[in-house]
Amino acid sequence: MEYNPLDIEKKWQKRWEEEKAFEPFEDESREKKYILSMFPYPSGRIHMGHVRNYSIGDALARYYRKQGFNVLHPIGWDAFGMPAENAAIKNRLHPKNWTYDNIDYMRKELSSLGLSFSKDREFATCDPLYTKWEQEFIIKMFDSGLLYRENNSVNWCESCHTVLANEQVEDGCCWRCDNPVIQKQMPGYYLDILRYAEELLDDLKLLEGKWPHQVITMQRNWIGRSEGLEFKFELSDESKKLLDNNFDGYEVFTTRPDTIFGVTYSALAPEHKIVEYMLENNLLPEDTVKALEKIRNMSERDRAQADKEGYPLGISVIHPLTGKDIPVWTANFVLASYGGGAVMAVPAHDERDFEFATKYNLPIIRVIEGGETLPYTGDGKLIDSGVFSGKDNNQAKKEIIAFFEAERLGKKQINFKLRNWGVNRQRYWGAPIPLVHCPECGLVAEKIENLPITLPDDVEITGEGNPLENHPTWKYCKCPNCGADAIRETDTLDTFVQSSWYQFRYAVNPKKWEEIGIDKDASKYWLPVDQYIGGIEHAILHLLYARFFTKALRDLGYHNINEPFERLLTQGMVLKDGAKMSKSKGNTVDPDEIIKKYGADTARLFILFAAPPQKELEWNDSAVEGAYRFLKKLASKSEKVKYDYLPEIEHSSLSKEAKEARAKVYEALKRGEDVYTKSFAFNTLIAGVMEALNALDKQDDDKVWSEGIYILLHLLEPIVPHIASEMSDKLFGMKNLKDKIEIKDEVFVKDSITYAVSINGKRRSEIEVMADASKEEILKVAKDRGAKWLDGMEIVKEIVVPNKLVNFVIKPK
RNA sequence: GCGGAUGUGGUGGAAUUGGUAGACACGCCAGAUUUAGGAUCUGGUGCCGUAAGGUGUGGAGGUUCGACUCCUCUCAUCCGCACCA
Repeated sequence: MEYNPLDIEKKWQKRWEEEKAFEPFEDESREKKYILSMFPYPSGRIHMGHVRNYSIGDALARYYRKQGFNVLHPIGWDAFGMPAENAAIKNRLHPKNWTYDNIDYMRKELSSLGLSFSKDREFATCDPLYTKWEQEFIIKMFDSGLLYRENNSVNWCESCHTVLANEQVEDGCCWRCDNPVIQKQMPGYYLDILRYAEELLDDLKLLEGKWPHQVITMQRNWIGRSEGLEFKFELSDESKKLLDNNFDGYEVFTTRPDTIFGVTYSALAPEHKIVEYMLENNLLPEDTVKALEKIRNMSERDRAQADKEGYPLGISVIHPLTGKDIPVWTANFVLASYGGGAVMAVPAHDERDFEFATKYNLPIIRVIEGGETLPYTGDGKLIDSGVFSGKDNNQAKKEIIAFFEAERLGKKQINFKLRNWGVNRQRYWGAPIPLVHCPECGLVAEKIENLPITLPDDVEITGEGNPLENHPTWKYCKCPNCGADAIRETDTLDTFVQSSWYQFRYAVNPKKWEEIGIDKDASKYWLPVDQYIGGIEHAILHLLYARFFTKALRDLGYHNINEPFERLLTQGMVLKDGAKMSKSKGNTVDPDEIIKKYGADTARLFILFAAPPQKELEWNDSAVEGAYRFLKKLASKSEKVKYDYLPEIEHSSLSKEAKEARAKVYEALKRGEDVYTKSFAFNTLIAGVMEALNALDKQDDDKVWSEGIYILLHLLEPIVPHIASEMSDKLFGMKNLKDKIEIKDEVFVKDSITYAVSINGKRRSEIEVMADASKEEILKVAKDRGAKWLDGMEIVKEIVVPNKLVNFVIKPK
């Protein structure tokens, strides 16, 4: 067969399209597999990362479909977001047109790869129908208190003109545009993800062994649970007076209550309400005021890099156990947003406190034994700690917490690094937040029957200000509650909200899309996603949000699923010349051009062959040629096939080469199952197929050839579906793609076995013995062969590893 | 600093439970074919050595008859977090 990839691929893609070959069955009695590659942002063109992502997913989907599973393998578009607005500013295109045009183009590109998606279930997250259901969830979340509005210090991207969630700040910069993020005080909408912090952390255990270890670790660290003591520092009488009796103390949190006798000062964040009060009421020296203003204008990141700096506030608190006076400082290293924005400081046993105390000559009191120098943060016995002296510090932790609880001085407390998810964005191209500001009723949810609240089309997008805010009429509405003139919320939702529940939307039968957002029964059948495939860059962001949303929607009664993604595969990046492909570096390879030149099958084969999916993949033009060459060779072997079915073969009568070829073919078949279901090491499967083809080429038995090609095409179909379908159709009437193929163990039985002969563990030679040879016979042959090395030596030990090798341990006589 | 991962030929990468290191492919070399180039085919290809042989999985030790694989230490690279009290 002549290999004409373009003709073949067009032909099969058309056929698949006409036959609607990849729609799941409406038959829930069948065993299901839900295979999902992360959906793309419709940026305009696909890139090699997409090709890799969808090639992996498609191979799995096709494999399971062939094994008789009911497979859901959908595609959609993560279609809201900044780039559409940037394009609007730059090229005067409407975000909606830009987005849908891009989707049309990319859809074509993806189909040219021959991906087996369910077309009926495709949607874009900017479709009003998708927005409608999302707004319903948001209203339910608002009603249940999970969504709330609060004035807070937020991350603000100067370039995107919008706030960002904590997870979306990378290295102090915006995750999308890489510009610096500043802190700004403003009202925002928050999803109370902390309500689920404990569950999100605990359930990571369920994912152990199914998700990459490092993703689990990253999530665990991000959630950042810590246990400790929260207690109140009572202000001294003088200090209370100084603060006009507006405060009687403040809460601090510590994970080291065992060191509490070593407290020599306490420090407040520059944003702490006491500091705030002192600033407003001119209770601080002028230098301090100026310095604090400077610090308060710094971002968290800049502060983290700055040297420790602080100022005494001229007030003091009472140590709850010793009754001593403790001076209170304000310091740049105390975070306002964690643990109440205040700390007790134990310089002897905390590096930060030590550094600060040293700088400002504050006293340092050791209360734990151990370590040669201070600060010492390890374990040890308590000293100078009142009744707790002499105790082991871990025991003392518990006892001191118990003591505080008994005396009602404080309580055991669990804190998280995780912050609530800020979900509003001051942008146009997003899902409107379905809430209304009423002068009478306050913040009110839209009526469900009014959903979706859609975006106005007639907007001017300039990049300045919030386009919805600036729209002449859109925001004016009636209060859904009292009917008074009211104003719509003009912020839109973070795009990560859309991608947090799309896995449930695909499970809804499209016939029901108008009636329901999430289908409880369908979710029960299809969810969780059996295999999720995507980039490691979403280890925290999307994967944490989607887990949270799954739990939140479960509790709102939409479904009964606890975790959305059963197994996760994080693919490595596609590199060129050792660097990530990017336009700015000019090292991109355009998938379209590769497909045009070699066909989709070559692209898919190369990308799965060049590296295991988890690893980075270095693009290599000549290796792509190699993949193409293999397919050409495969096609040319059509002529060797003389039987259009799996012929009966009398194995024992075959030549040595033919036996070898069969063994290789069945070895590949055996490996296939492991690769497709567990290891995903497609590279080794492909190598096995190549080996088998090479072995077939060394013999000329018609039956062995027919059987070999029959099986190899079966194995290759998920990877190179076009050529595999074409050849299978021509040669076998597709029979080889329909059923499982039984492994015939007899082909692995060999009449003779090659043993390596090693001396002192070093391979010296090899021997061939009959398969039924006894240990003694093997040793005899091995000794003859190894005579050269054994001569004049004493054999100390003889080891025979069945089917592998013989080892002689020798020493001079 | 803390946490995680990875180190195997010129390159991408293989090596069930410890059992013939370098499968498969790229590249390279030689040959065949060709007017030539390209394409294709055949053979070779870890390193040193003409060879015998030696040596070899980042490095140093250890366990073992036998270590890419297990243990200890160490170096390098990459990624994530980064004052979370």
